[in-house]
Amino acid sequence: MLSYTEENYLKALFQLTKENDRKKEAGTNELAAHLGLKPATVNDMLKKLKEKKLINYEKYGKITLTKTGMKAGVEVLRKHRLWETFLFEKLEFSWDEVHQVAEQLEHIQSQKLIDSLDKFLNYPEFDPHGDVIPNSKGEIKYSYNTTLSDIEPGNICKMVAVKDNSAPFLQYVIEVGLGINNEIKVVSKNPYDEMLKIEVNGKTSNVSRKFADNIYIICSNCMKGKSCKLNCR
Amino acid sequence: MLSYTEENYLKALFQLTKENDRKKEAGTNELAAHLGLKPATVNDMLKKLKEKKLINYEKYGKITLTKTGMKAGVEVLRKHRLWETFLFEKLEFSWDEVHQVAEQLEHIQSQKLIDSLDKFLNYPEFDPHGDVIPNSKGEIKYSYNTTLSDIEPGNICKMVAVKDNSAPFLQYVIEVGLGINNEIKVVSKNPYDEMLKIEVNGKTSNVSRKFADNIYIICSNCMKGKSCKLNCR
DNA sequence: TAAGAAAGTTAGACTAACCTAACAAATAAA
DNA sequence: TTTATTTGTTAGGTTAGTCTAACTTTCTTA
Repeated sequence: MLSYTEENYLKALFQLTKENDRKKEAGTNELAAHLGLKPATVNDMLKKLKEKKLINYEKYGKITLTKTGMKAGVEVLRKHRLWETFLFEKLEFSWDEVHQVAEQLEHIQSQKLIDSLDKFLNYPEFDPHGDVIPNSKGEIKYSYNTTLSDIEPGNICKMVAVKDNSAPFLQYVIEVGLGINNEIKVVSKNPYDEMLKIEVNGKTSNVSRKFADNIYIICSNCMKGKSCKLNCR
Repeated sequence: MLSYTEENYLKALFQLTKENDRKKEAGTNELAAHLGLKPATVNDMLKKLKEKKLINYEKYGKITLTKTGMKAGVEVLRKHRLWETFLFEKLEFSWDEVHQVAEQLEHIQSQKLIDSLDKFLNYPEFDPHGDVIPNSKGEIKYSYNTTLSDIEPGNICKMVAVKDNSAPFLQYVIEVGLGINNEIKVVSKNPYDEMLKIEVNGKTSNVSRKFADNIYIICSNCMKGKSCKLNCR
């Protein structure tokens, strides 16, 4: 049985090394930053997780998940996203409120609970942020690779998910008038600081590079089911 | 903010000192037994809870909850019973499965969550075990005082709740054919060991004193809305 | 009312997760 | 290729919550 804390490490590692366009291994500092902990703390836990055969790791080396570790990590992610969907759809939580509570709910231990919840929600494929919910086998059907930053001015795309789930970011997204499945027209890009002028439902906004990096999109080709150079998903 | 552990202590104290027919104060050993911990462990925590002004307690004295402590304790109980109701009604959990999972869910921190859940369940008054769910102000409308042991042979009564929520006990209850709101006829009582012969839906069973002590009932007078000598609720 | 039993307390130890400060290795830049 | 920067590790310390073993107080009962 994994502790609450161990589960968090495995989920974080899964997100850092497996999801979407991420690279395939992680480092101590990176993981510490993701978890909001100090590298020294993380280092201790890495030894423990290695001992338990949940990660592959050598001193001064990079971290990857073992098969067991990956299974555990993806399961926590599945729970997280199912709970987010529950909160959003059944309990009238807003987009930016679900994450914080799901962080707690994802650690409830009961296979029956998560199976029943999945059924109750009618086996949803996406959570309220557009992220793919792993199925009961831990499989993830889609992955996102392209962000708003990758789109050249003059083109249209569609937002499919957000990379950052923090409340401040999500509130910013709402302010711009954006939501899942909304079309975005990239009007222009400032060559100096990469600010983008975008248009959403007739509303024009200027957004930063950092903002654009956190919006997953599919390009106009993908929207029409045509072949895609950007490898959106 | 209270820790998971502190919440458990306060809930236990509430149940031991406030609920139903319980006495008005608790002891260290009693509390330790209820929580499945050693008295020494509980003793440490008592000092901490006193420091935080959640309990009234002097060395070698009895324990009672302060107003703040009681509020916190009853809130945990409310969450527990709302989650039990959710699991039972929406996720098809059985009577004897809900408790273990609700023990975990009761510690999720989110006022909005519990308010929304209450609304989603349409403000239920009773949990699947017949126990009263405290309302959002922490008020408990009913309390149970009479158990099956209090009924004299020849009389009829109605089960309203169970005192013990453990799975083994509940499975035993099911075996006897009992459930909330079922009528029970006490056929006879063995004067030697106080075994009761009871009849439920035409089925006759012999049950122990210990069993009977854990079934809350209302007497035939209460069933008819007449005045009641036993002070059933 | 005095002894034994029950209830409660203290001291000392352990574990899981965290930290800071100092150090070591690996990588990037000059 | 040497130095500076970044990344990672180690040592030592803290806190919360648990334990066992030994002790003290209070209660019960003969």
